[in-house]
Amino acid sequence: MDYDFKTIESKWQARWTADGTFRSEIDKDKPKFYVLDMFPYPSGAGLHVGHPLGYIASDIFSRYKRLCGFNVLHPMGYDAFGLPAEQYAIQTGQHPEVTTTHNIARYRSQLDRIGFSYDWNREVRTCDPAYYKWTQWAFLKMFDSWYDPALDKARPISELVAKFETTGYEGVTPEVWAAASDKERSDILMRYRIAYQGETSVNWCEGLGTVLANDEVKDGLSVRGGFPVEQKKMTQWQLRVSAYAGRLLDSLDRLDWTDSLKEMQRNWIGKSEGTEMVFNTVCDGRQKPVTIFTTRADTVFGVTFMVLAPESELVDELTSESQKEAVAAYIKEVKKKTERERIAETHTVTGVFAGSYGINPLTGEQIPIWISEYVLAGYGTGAIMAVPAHDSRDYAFARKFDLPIIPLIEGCDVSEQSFDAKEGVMCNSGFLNGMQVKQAIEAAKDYVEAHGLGRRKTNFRLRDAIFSRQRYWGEPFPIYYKDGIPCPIPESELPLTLPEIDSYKPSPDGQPPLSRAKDWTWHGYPIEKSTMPGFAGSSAYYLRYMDPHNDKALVSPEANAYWRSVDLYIGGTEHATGHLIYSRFWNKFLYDLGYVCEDEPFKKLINQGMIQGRSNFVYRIVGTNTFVSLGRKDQYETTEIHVDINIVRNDRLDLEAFKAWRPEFADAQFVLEDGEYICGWAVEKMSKSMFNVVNPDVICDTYGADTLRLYEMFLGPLEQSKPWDTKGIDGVNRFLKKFWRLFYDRDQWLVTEEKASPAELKVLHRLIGKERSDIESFSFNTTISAFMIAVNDLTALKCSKREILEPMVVLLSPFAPHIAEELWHALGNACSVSDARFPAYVEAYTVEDSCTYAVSFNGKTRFTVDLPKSMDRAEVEARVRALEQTAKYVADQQIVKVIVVPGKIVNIVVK
RNA sequence: GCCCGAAUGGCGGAAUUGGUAGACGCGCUGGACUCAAAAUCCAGUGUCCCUUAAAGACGUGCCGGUUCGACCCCGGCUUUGGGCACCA
Repeated sequence: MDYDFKTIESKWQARWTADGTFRSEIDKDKPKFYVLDMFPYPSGAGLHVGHPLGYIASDIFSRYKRLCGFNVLHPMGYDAFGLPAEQYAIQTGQHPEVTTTHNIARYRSQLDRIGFSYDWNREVRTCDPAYYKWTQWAFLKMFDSWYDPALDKARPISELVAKFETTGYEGVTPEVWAAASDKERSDILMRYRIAYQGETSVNWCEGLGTVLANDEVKDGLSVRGGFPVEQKKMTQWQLRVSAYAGRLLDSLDRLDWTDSLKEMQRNWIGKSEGTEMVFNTVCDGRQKPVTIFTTRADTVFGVTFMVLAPESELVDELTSESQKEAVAAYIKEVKKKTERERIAETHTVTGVFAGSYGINPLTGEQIPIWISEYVLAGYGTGAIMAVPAHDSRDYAFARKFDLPIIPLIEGCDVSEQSFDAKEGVMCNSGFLNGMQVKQAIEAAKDYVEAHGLGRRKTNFRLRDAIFSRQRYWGEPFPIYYKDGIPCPIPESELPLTLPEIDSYKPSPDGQPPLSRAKDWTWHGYPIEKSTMPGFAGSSAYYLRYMDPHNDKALVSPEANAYWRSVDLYIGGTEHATGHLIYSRFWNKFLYDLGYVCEDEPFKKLINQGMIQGRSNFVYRIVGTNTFVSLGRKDQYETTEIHVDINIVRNDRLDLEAFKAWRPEFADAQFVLEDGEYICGWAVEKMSKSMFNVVNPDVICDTYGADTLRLYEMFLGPLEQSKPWDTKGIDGVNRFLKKFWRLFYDRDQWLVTEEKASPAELKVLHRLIGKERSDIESFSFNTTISAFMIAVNDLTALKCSKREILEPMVVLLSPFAPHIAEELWHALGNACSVSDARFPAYVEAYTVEDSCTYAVSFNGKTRFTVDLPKSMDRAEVEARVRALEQTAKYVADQQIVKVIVVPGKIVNIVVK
């Protein structure tokens, strides 16, 4: 009987579904393990072979953990709200829900063919009202909470109101509070709510008709669609993520994530410790204190001017009559620029003198105040003290506008560029003279605080998340407006569902599409017209999987207490500064209020690399319909043309298929080499236009899902980006066939009950050792290599003994579950192979041998080594010869330790 | 500009982290089976010297260092991938 993957795979996929093999329920007798994939956005293009890379890895790990006796939670769902469906709806008028449902069905059928062990019973879709009820619920909780800095956590806003009423808080006395109108009270509370409405400078994308979050913009263009983005002041819903900056940074240390990803988050959060200092200013005789932020308090003696951000509220007050016109003109100029232009023109220096002066608090000197776009309104106080000698940006500005530059470090040369390094000995700096820079920074901070000139301050770059989107296909805000005051719709009335509208375009007067829903009100009050952004639905989905059908809570305390948090999360790095920050924030917020029991959502995170496409080219001789093979193309003048990779195999073009591919190639002529047409190739992004998209369905048809799974893992390290290249796929397919032939020869069942020989056992022992150590470190490619070696060895030994093969089947089952399941049942087992128990095999076979090897030199035995049974004598002897070499050198020294791992003597430690 | 990471045969990649470099797979070469092909199996395959083999020399981007011993550690470059980019 041959290995017939088609029959086998569909048979077992159907059985797993029918039997509910991968359903998971709370089982307090077993340890739990939660393995999660970043759920996909179901796009119209369907899955390509890059998508399942991470899914396969997580599936292998899930199945492995299950074999090890864990109760595994391994769910899947869809991040189904989003722009492409809405854009498609605008073009075609089709409701986004229709396209989304259709795409999900396509995704599901593609996923099903790969044989994942998902518990589909727990599927979630972010666009499902039963799901987004809980997104809206969390928003209401954030609306109804504030961040209490004293407790360093979120608390119900009622506690803040109580403070206002009794003791007063931050300038709001009980009298002020009592006298305040409803509107005034609402405005005061908005300054504290975790989810709040406020005016802010936003990334406005005209092309999409909506605002975007910082992580949705790259190089001044929208990530989706690539439209230009400009800065605009708007009132928007926001999440006070910045309140959590310190905690988001600190708990990063406790996470098992890659250092590079943690570093990305650290940079994004951008902690900087410095000083806030007050400078007095004079403008047309009026005095006004201005606070600036600096990390270099030690350089105050070198301040020769001050700079305000163009958007700063201080600009008006600090502009003198005489400079009014010039300043207005400059600001108009700055506003006109899009974000993209500003980025492109980075390092071209612009600015205008405000006509006012600041007073250096240490020297009493009068210094000019300028306005320039190199100072950002959103960071620090929007105003800086400029020290051109020791800051490159200030230096460039001083040079351009001819402002003085005072060096403060002995021997530094500032004639060509500023001296930014924090090293050297201070000079020209009063009481700081003679100190090292690091010492001076601290001394200056102390001085400033002691003399009441300012205080130490930590700033973060992390901004609050803008939470409004002027779009249709997202979660509606459960907010209505009463006399212009935003009020929450009661929790008991959630979900607030999306209304039907006649068109998905913004209204003619530029209002969000939801404004088209005329009679959409809450008891006659208007409802908020913007919707939530993409990251809203994905911020807590991992919690929902724990208890997906609960309509009383996002997750019940019991389910949450059992499943706790995600033990292993697999997904791409592209979410480093978006989803992975928002989710952590969201989780910490729920943790503060006691809704979840863990303060971090994802314990361990693995970033799978991207799979790039491998495009093929043919070369047409200019002006003809003749195509020349790669090796001969230099003899002609040719044009390079992308060719569909589906008609190319191992870079050999299928000539007939090529002629049939496009009508214009029907009568194509070829210049061949060795009778074949060799195509050129290049690694590019996988995309339709380059004809290099590989659909996993095609691989499943020709080789089977097990081969696809093995091959994707065999391609190289999981975390590395790599091009998809089917060249080696025959190798893993051959391996599966060989494995099959250990069990069957034509129609003959070969497996016997004979006792295994030591040589055969050794093959199995090695494989077990390898799989155990590799799988925990996600080194799946080397595990598969070990499998190939084992199968080759067993083939050579003609070994078809149950004692060896049955454990092999179990070991293979996480990687190639279909063939394993088939053979497992053929061996007479009734349960699913996923219910086999790995530890039983491990314990039985990793018993160590008591073989001792003595290494001697100068006629004396110096040390002995115990070797594991899986090691070959020949190997040992080769190693010992090397050791004896070493021993000559270490003869006079004391040997402390000999380190041995299975397979090899590793090292000798000498004193 | 700043911060991470990578560089190993014709190709994808191994090397248990300082101990036989190139596992495993692909490709290629030769052979077996076959009327033939496919499939399958066996052998070979880093470079140089050589008819061949043995033996040797050289070999992990480049230059230098530490060590009995370096793909691995240290110093200095080159190329390349990714992230951030006026964050005071």
